[in-house]
Amino acid sequence: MVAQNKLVGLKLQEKDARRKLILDAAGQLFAQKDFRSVTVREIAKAAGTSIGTIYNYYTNLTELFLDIFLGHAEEITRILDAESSNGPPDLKHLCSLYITYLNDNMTFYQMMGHFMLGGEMSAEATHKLNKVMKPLMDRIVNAVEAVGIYPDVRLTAHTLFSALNGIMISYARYPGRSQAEIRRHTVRLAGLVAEIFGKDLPYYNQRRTDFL
Amino acid sequence: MVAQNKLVGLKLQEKDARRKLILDAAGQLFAQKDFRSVTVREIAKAAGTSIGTIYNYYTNLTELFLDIFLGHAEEITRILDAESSNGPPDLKHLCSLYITYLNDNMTFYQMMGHFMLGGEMSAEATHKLNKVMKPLMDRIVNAVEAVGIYPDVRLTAHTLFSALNGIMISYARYPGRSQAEIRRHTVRLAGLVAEIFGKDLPYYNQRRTDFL
DNA sequence: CAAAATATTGAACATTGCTCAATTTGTCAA
DNA sequence: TTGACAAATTGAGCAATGTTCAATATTTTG
Repeated sequence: MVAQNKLVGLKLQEKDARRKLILDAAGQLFAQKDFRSVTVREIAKAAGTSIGTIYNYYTNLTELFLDIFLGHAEEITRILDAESSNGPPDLKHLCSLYITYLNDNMTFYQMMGHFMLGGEMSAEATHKLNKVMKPLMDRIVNAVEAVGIYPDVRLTAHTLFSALNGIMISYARYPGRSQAEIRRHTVRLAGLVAEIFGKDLPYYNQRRTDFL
Repeated sequence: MVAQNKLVGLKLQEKDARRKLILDAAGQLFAQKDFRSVTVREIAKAAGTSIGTIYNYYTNLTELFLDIFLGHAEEITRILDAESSNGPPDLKHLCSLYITYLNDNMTFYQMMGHFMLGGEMSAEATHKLNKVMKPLMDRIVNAVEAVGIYPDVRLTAHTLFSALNGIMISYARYPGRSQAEIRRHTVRLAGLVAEIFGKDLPYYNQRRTDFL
């Protein structure tokens, strides 16, 4: 009975290991170019398996995309946690970390757009997505709460999240700009978002003295 | 000579008329479902022409998408102008108008995401896009300027634009939510964005009295 | 070790964006 | 009106895509 369970466990582990092999191969390909232009045949070749095997582990490519996306969401959540050993990170820090992560992992924000925009997603996929996005949102909620001036903290956190994603959507891959320029501009905008949402607002503090 | 020019002019007009026929047919299809799932064959059938003819007017589907997108951008710019007969519209009004337009024209924000995310765009396409997006951004700049508290008005306008787009990217088609719920939520977030970016901030004015 | 269960494979299929030779339509001087 | 030239239209055909599934290979089990 125990041996049986062990074997089952091992088999599951093996199966997971092979899934991870495919996942990693796909992730590397996505990091190299627009994930939407990566084909099943490419992934199969990179993972050293066949087309059919991939469909043995994922019912379709969307499921594979989702798995990669969830991995990223968990990673950025971990990063935020690592930086908040003593209390929640301040807004400026959080915004900077998030936008930097997006710059370094274009696939993540590309997929965010892909899922939010197109979205033929199964109920199960939706559930998995919500389960992983909630912890991320919780970190943002904490940072917003720490500002201590918003009545509806969760709603404000949603707004902040939107603003940060919007920065990337609006300016990443902005035609004709280099990657370095995009990084500089988006980081700058993220800083401005942090200032506007945070309570220590130089702009607001100068109110009516500089301009009116 | 004159007659010749007239005829040429007429022919150009006719050609434009046929292009518009295709454009409108495509636009209607895009409004019915995710534009990425609309095929050339469908468009041809809807426009009452053949596949080949479509490629006679647009070198590829991306060009057609872009043309639709530009039409929307011009439309929302016109809407903003119509509402600002006496001075630039206040931030709250502008945010509400923009987010409402996005809710009513999913294709527009879908394509925004599509172009910004994927972006294999020709130099000419990029130029056309910039030319149409600038006037829209100018309206936002005006509204931000009217607030009168930001040193870098253009940068702040970019941030506001990002925030508004981010709202839709993050919550439009949010899985499991009805269209009405999404509209309510996004309009609410847009209102919050307006309050945060605007100078009449009830939240900020209550600072330190309610929470600390 | 054979049989039964499970996993892997890639040829085959339907569908896609796009091309281009053939055909239709339009133009205009004679 | 005619007929020759130009321009626009057409859709069968091509290469590439995501996905399926019968055949094959591997692993597990009694």
